[in-house]
Amino acid sequence: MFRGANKVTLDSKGRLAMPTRYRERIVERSNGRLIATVDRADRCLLIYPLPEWEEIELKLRRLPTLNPVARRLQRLMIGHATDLELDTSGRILIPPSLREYATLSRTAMLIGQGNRFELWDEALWNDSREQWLKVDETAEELPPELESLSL
Amino acid sequence: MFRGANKVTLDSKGRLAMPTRYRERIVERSNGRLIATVDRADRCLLIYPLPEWEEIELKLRRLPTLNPVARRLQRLMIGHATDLELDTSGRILIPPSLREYATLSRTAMLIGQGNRFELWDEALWNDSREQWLKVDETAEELPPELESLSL
DNA sequence: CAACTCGGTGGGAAAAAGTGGGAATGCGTG
DNA sequence: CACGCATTCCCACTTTTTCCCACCGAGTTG
Repeated sequence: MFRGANKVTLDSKGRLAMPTRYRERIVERSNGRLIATVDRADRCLLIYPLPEWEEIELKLRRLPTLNPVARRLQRLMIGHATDLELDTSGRILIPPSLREYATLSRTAMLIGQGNRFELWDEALWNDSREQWLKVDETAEELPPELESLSL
Repeated sequence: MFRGANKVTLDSKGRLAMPTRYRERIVERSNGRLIATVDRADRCLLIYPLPEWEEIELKLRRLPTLNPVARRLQRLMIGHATDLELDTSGRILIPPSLREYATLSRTAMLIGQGNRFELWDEALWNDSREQWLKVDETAEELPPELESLSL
């Protein structure tokens, strides 16, 4: 599975070099085929190996079409899903529309999150992280799943 | 299990020599493979043998993705989790991003904490320890789990 | 007391990864 | 049909990372 934070750069053509330690896994899992889409809560992109995405898309499709929240989720996620492929030097090309959505400039952060990656503009990632650290300090109400968590 | 506080040094490349008394145990437990990630409350790093980490990662992954508190925890912990390996002279390489997070300079403290280590900048460790001693003097309210604790 | 061993430290060379750009190909358009 | 724009493919350069070896100092032993 994918973990860890990687500083990456988008070149002038919008290409992004996938860190090599992930490449082999991506190739064997999905033959280098990935799907990028938008995150519903934050201005970042989600990047899935194709088979992972197909499961997610199925789950999304099964949601009740008449529920407005579900509908919105479908439109955002399925509506922005874009096929990407690793080129011969292990890079993927992020299309302009997605680049804009996530306000990606030259330096970005690629964050491993288990079955997917998140791609953030570097500055936004740093700011958001500081926020999360502050919020968690104030020890707000924890959901029951977390109360008993021992790390 | 890991115990004790060790003064360690990071060289100019960010390498850290694991104290020898832990090496054998790390090698037999995880073949020298470790995971470092950030602590969400303090500016220090957590270092787990790989199998220990995998349990934790599983727990984290099972949390509901749509819950913001859970999401933050996943992003911080899985998002920063980095594979480390003992090299031939028993050192691990702490990547720059984690070094920055924990404001690690040349001298650091490696603290055994049972199933993991904590890695602190030496100055920050000393200051924090003084703080904890002061706070505990004021004998604040104890949570119920601690009331019955006998040491 | 010298020599050896072991843990820790530093640095250099080889290998690999990241980066940029140019040529070729394909597509849409005038 | 020809032209221009955009995309893709490929090559080459630069930087980073990794691997390996040598040195230093302290503690131990013959």
